[in-house]
Amino acid sequence: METKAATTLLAALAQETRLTIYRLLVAAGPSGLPAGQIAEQLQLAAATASFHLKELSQAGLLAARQEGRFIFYSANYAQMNALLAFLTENCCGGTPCGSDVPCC
Amino acid sequence: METKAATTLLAALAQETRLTIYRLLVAAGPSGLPAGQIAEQLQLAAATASFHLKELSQAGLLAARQEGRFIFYSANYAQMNALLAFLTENCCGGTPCGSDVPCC
DNA sequence: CCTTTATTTCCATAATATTGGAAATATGGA
DNA sequence: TCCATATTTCCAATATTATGGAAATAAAGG
Repeated sequence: METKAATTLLAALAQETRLTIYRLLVAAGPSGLPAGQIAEQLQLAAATASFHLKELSQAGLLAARQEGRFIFYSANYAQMNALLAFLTENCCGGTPCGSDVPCC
Repeated sequence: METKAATTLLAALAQETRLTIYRLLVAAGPSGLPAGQIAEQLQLAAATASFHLKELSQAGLLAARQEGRFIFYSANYAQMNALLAFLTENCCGGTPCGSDVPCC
């Protein structure tokens, strides 16, 4: 991952509503939840929820699948894991962090 | 950590210049680097670097310490670790993720 | 106290993001 | 085909963020 891609992911999560949506879907597990239920649960206007779901999806943090008239959104765990790896990468220039100075 | 605090951290990192600064300081290790050297290394106007360093510090991601005429900034690893824990917390509603559906 | 160097604050400009109402689109069932 | 429901797109108002020049502050050493 490069810096640009990481900022896209971070920006997607750096917003209270979106972070709440994301965590709701992390907790919901792989099957996810339909857009309407997400909006309802978080008391959001449909347009607002849709806007944030798009942001998260475009960043690759969510997957969307159609099921009947519903669109289910679910968390993409792989993307988050890649982000976490990037954030702690190259800690202390590669020198293993001493146990007296715990780093990453 | 609550959602609000986490968005503050994420917002601080969700900007290319700031993420680059943060990673530079993660790589620099616990001793950190003086503000001027960070600005120079990243080719930033002093005011711009100062603005971003303040954002990161206010979020708690950086520590600042005066040393002579220099102000050394360094990464606060604990804050990042707390963020990582928060992001993966409560995955799949607490149900351990099956090895066939690897989550977090 | 004056000078040099390091950094920050002030400020205005420019760019980007968030919000939700209303209209458009899509899906499935009667 | 027509209707009800689910979701998205369009749009405009509002709010937030980033940038850097210039001036202010701070620290150390003559």
